[in-house]
Amino acid sequence: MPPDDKRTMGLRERKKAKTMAAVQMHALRLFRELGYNATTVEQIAEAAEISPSTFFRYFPTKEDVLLKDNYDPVLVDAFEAQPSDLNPLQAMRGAMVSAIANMSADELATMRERNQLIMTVPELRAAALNNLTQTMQLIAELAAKRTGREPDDAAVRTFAGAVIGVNISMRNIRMRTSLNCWTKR
Amino acid sequence: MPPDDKRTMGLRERKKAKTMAAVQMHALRLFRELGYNATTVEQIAEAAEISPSTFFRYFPTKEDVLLKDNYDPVLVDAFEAQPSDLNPLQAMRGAMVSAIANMSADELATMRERNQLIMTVPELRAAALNNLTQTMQLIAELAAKRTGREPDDAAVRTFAGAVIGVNISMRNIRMRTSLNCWTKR
DNA sequence: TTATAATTTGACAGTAACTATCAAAAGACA
DNA sequence: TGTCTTTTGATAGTTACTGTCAAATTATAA
Repeated sequence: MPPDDKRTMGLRERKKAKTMAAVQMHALRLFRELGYNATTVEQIAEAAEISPSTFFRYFPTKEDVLLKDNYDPVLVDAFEAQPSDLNPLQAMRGAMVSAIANMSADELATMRERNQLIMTVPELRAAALNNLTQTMQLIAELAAKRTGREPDDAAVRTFAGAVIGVNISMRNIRMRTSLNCWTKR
Repeated sequence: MPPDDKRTMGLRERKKAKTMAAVQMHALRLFRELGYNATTVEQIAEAAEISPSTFFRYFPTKEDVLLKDNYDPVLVDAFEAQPSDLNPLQAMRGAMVSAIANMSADELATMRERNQLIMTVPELRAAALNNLTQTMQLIAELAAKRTGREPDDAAVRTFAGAVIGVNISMRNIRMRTSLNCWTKR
């Protein structure tokens, strides 16, 4: 499933993908310039030349315009590509290292900016943490498959929780490194 | 510092504490009866016989009416009461076990109901997770004190993150046990 | 190419969570 | 009692978000 195969992807879907990307781009720019709270959905819609109603058709909430990403499948692939004699913790470590190593400098920079914005704006941070519970479930399933246990197994879920928690604590370190706050409301 | 010493606590503060408790009680009842989203702040205010503006004076957001609790100081006390030859993980385990053992059946039941409501309503879950980052910082400070390291130490923060993550995963298990959803909107 | 069906869009009208302000009411204290 | 401070309620916003429906756009078949 290639992300944007222009042959198989009718004009409709291509246009949709394009406006979606445009909206996200303008949103990120406006958030940077005005602050997250001070930027209204109306402004984003106007910048991207769509109507506010269309904005909410693409993104159920204002937060989602920043939060929608595709890191989970990348992590899954990297995890399953790890040698099968590694235990879940070793495999998770290897997966994260290789996933980061495979990103371009540009992607890393964008990720950093996005993460900083997310961790400094309370609403965004809350929504992002909420999303992490899905990732936790995903990690539980990966660990379950690798160990032959059930995803509901207490040890499996504890492992997934610990991984997520450590992940959060790492993001927090980055947050505290730079103190400028983006909310200017 | 006794919670409600009627001698030292002038009429003003006593009244404030009473209306605050009343608002929380009515809110929880209405959430149970109507669902979280279907209950408006106006309804809660009317039930508690205050004006909507007063509601927001007590609770900055609708979520806070459910989320405000005092578990952190309890955990701190229990942690610091653990024998000093235990390592942070052992001490944390002992602290949590003793904190739960010291709760009455009523308190436990209320906590369960509250937790279930929180984990099944997305907005509440997001806000609750957000609050957990403060608890994470707290745990980092406790672990730092016990080990003689700094709270910013990578190992200390990783420990705190893992504790929080496992905590989240435990709540999720409870959530999945009962499937009825409180949002009836 | 043209007609028709399916999808996407924009305009409009609403709801509800918040915010700011300011005068009135209630508690504190002399 | 009288005055000073704190708390409250009323009022009027702003903004995120929802629902509906007709117009515009794209896909499909004749």
